[in-house]
Amino acid sequence: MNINDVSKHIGVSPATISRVMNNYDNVNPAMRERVMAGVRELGYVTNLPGRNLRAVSTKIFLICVHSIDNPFYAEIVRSIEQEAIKHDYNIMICESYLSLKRYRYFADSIKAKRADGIILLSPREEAIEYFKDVPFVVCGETGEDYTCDTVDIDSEKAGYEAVKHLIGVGARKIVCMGGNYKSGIQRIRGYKKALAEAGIAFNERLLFGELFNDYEEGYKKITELMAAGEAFDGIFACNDILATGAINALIAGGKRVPDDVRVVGFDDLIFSRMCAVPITTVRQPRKEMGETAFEILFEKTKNRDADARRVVIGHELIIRKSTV
Amino acid sequence: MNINDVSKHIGVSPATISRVMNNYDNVNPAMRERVMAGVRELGYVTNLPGRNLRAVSTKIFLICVHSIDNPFYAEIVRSIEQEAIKHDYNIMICESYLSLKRYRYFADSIKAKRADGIILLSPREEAIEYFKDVPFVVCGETGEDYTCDTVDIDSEKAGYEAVKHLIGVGARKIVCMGGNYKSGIQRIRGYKKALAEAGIAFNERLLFGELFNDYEEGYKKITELMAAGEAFDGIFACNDILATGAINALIAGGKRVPDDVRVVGFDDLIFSRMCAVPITTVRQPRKEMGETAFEILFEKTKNRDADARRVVIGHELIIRKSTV
DNA sequence: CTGTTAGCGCTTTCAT
DNA sequence: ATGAAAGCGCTAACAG
Repeated sequence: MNINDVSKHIGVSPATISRVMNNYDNVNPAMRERVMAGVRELGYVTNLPGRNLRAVSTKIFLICVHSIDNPFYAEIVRSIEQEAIKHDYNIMICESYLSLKRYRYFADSIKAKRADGIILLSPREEAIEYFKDVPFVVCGETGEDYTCDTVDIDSEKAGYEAVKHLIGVGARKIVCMGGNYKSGIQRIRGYKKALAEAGIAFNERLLFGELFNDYEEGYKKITELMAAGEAFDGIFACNDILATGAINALIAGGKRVPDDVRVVGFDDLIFSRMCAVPITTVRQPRKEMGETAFEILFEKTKNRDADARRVVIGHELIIRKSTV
Repeated sequence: MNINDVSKHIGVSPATISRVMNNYDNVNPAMRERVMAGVRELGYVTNLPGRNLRAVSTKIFLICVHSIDNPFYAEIVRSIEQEAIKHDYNIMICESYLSLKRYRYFADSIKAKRADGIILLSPREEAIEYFKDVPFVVCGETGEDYTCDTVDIDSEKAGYEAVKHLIGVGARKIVCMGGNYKSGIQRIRGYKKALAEAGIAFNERLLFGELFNDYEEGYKKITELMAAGEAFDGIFACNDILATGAINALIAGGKRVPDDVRVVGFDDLIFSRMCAVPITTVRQPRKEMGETAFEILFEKTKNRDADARRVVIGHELIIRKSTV
């Protein structure tokens, strides 16, 4: 079943079928209806490899994430998809699992014309160069030195404000739980800046810079810290999952939140509302980030020589019970 | 940059380039190396529309989910992807957002040869017929009456066992919080069966059959039930998010878990471990479900006339503090 | 083992 | 507004 079959079946040239299938406007309405009727009758669907071999655009963008098990991405993906629909684009999600080989495969998929471009959500920095010849945009985990199109928040500023808030509600000995990924390092920089500004000496024993988004790890580290007899009255966690682990450990250890220890998380994930003590957290405007990323990529495919855009989206501190 | 450019550049026929690019074994090792060198030098990538126009297989499967924000799917997707790698297949994830129009688009994508087949994770029943002419398998949310390839647990049995466990630990007045989707209805059927078997009369005021996976709803319903003065000493929630809402509401209402009220959830999501009281829950073997789904689809693409397989995977009750 | 050739299904000139 | 015909990049069949 191909365009020629339809052509013979209804006695119209393949070119006209093609025009109808692509919604070109230089087709007589009566002819259009006649073609559509035949297409429906035969159940014909345009063969995409055939079309894409000729046509430039696939009307598909890929989104690349580490893994969909990070709930942070779901809303960004959704907002990208919403924008895509408006522009008659479709989205396919690809998981990298942090494998460079897979990043390479996705870059090649664009070069191979499987899709028009790709949005890299919090990509591994080493992988970015693979995409230099294809339309792409990086959303999240960007560095100040990036020269490609980017969308991100100001993580250092966000970390600074979160810790400033902790200090404002009375915390002086503040634990920092972060990751050794780009934004984690930026947030930790903000943490140190806020301490310095308040005249609080940095205590290395309160910094855990190598934790990932792991509930059990957050729980364990705080349990150990209490057991070690290290005094602290505030926690800045670089994400809500760590913060939840910390809070549950505090409660299990007989501490009250926020009376004894104030806690701030990051990302405003559902966990921050589901925690026994709802968590004060930094919200990244995920909807706006996704929309902006789509728009930049869309423009990029129209004009590949456009200057790189570096968009910084404003974040927001959401105050909940864990600090007040 | 196409296969002919490479051909001219290194003075070898396009057919041989093609053979090398596809890892055919009827190529002289020296020739293979010579071609590879030229390909690397030129940065040539096979044009996929061109290849797929001739070749039958895209080596791509789609996975369709409602939305990636449901953490239940992440591990299934991961295990599918792991299997895919073994068979040199690639996966693209598509979100339906429950829109029939989008299901239709995904079915057409297969017909249009964008991909070889599709795994439908917990699809809308009305959408399944769209896929009748393409290789597909349904994983989750299946009905006893389905005649296509399916992979699922026995939800009625799982609900029955969960409630039997509640009764076993002393609960008599058991709330049931479920959804009006297929597996929710099956689990509620299991709930009623367990009550009947224990000689406990079904109390309609304890059944909330229309709740979705919404933390706030779970919290609210239990808060209201306590306010209404309705006595209960057990809760069977059809998923862990509802269970978490319920437990937090109980604690806020001054009840002890499990001493006053025992709670069982469903799915063994991360929430069930992160809750203030770790939750007893029914684990669906997601890894096995994903692997099986891949395997069935893979076989299906090899032999489209094979009989439909209906695989039922065994579940497991994970006992945690919320019931003992 | 390698080359030649035809043609996959579509869209796009170019005619009319 | 419609049709005829060329050709996108690749692989399979055939030849050698």
